[in-house]
Amino acid sequence: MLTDRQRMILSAIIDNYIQSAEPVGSRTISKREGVGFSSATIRNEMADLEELGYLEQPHTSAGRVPSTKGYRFYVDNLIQPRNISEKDLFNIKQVFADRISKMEQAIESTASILSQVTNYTSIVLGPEMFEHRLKHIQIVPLSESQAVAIIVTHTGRVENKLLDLPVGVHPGEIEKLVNILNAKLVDVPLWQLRQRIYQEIAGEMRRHVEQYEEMLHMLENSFMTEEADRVFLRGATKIMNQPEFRDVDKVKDIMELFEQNDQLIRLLDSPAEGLQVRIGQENGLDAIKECSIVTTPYYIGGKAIGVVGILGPTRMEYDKVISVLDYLARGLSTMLTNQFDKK
Amino acid sequence: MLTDRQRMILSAIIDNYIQSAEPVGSRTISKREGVGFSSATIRNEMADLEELGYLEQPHTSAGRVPSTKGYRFYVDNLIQPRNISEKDLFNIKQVFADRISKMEQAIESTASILSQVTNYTSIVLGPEMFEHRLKHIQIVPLSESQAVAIIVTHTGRVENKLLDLPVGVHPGEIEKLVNILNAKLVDVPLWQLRQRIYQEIAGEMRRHVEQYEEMLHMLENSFMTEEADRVFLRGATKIMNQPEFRDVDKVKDIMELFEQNDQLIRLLDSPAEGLQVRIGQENGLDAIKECSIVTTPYYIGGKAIGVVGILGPTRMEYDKVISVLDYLARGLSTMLTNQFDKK
DNA sequence: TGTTAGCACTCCTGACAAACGAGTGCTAAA
DNA sequence: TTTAGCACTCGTTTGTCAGGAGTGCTAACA
Repeated sequence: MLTDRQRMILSAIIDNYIQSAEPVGSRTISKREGVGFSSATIRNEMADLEELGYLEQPHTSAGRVPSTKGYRFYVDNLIQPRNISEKDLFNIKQVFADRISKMEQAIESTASILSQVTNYTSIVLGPEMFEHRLKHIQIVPLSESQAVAIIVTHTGRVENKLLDLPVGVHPGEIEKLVNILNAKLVDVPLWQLRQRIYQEIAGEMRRHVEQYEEMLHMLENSFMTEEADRVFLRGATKIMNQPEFRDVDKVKDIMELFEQNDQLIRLLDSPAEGLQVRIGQENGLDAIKECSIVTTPYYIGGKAIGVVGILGPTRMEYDKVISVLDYLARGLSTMLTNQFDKK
Repeated sequence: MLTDRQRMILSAIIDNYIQSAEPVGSRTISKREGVGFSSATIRNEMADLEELGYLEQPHTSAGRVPSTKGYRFYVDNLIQPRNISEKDLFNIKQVFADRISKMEQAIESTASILSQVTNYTSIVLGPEMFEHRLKHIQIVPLSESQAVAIIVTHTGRVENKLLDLPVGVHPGEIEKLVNILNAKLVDVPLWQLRQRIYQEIAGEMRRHVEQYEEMLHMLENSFMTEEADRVFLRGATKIMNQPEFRDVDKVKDIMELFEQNDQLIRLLDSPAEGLQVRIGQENGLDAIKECSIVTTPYYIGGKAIGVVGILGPTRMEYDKVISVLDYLARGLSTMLTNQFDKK
């Protein structure tokens, strides 16, 4: 659909704009190395590209700026993967070199290095709690009527939840309950817990534990975990380095978005597979209509369990971000698989 | 030192400036209700107040703006406590009406309501982990070489830490250790744990537990907890509503400060007692040299365990903030004392 | 037929001046 | 001691103008 020359020019314009943040004129492109055409020729092509919707003109006598469609085409067809710089590579490898034993720590470090290397905001989504497998459960009474349920997963994650104890329950009963649970439910993924309890444990409990109905009810609660702390956000202020975000109102909208974990989860947790780039309004959120988001899932043993992502201006260094993101997601996947995949 | 009239005028100027964010002229004050003097008189007084250092003039033909010294005097001498509005009072009471059983939740809610009611950023410092008393300790092995130590406190807080197990330790030994600890150390404040272990437990351990030296060493680690998650920050973006923070560079510095929990802790964790106001440069941090911080401690059973604070522009509604902060800190103290004070 | 030089045109930007007005300090009179 | 009056200051707004970056179009060239 686009001629080779148009692709070349579009690519040059976007490269230039990403670098300068200023509308790009025909002369600038004409003078670029490897472009053997006069500014007039470029001008004609630019007019065509604008007509086709790949470029926009802020005003008559300004240069051109890529449109969403332009970026889309650039990302889908024109980008070539960029090698990660020695320095960045070194820093990234550093993260994976440390022996990290808790999954959360690994994810957190990933988020940090990602933001540090790209100079954009990183958002990383940890695995849904439900995917973890039970390692140990414990119920610690705090008072007559309350207790904390503690769930340790095979990933080293510790989740806790406050419970209301059934009236008049005896501590011994709780202990019995916990013993049964630990004996029967180790290595069961959390999402199966409820089901397994009713199928396999209920019978046994009825025999051994008083007030087992109430206890069961209480337990269900403790398996409902917060989604909120799955999100790791790093470098939130980085967007303020961008010249197109010198406006406090824009920044405010974005920072307010960052305060809402549920929104961030929605933003990353897309059904699609593989590396994804969402440009400008494609995100659907008004606050980030001038931002792009690049995401890619990471895996344990072939199963996608979370998402790493970068949020930056639409005028983002897509080639670098994509390379780094891809590399990091692979590294993280390998590491987590080695550490946590069921043997 | 200042005449009554000067105090009145200073107060009027600051009130006005807080409300309008614009330099205040003599005419404006002269026209205020209850001020029976002409603008010329006010002008003379203003010149005096400027000479004394309470006011500043952005430029010759502008009105006056309070200096740090001016605010200081205002806060220390001129403010009268303002009644909290019905609506705010209702909202605040709502928070304490909910039965909140985890201390952290209570503190978090306090931070939220504080920011919501004042429209400034709230920063709340939870109790040092060391102040909590041990309710239960548990060590859950994750693998041959690693385990998670879990500490539950009487406040319902659950802290966990990854441990490296001594080589070749037997699970039974760990169990023995945990049993001894739970038998001996319940209700001991965390800061005493180390000491008590060496004094009281070491002997018993030597008798019953193999590799007790290594185990002890490992344990010490688990009593070192993160300070970072003591801080609750709410309404970070509120500062961007202020006209004097329409500048992205200022905002960026502040938001970057907000990302550093250790700095926030340092900011709140002052040795002084009671309600404190630090104005502008008094905070010592460049990022918030145009901000003020109002803090006050809260208590359990008469002992200060944390700090609630508000960060806003120097041009802050001190009277309202002070009233609300005081009220909330009292409420929180009462609530926590009822809930968690050792009987 | 594709390319390019040339040129008129558009429109943003920055500089400068003028008008405006908010506020001041000072003086003199009440 | 207070205040009316007034000249003065200085930041802000408005308007004008020149400069320049960039465009689209046309005509000539290879």
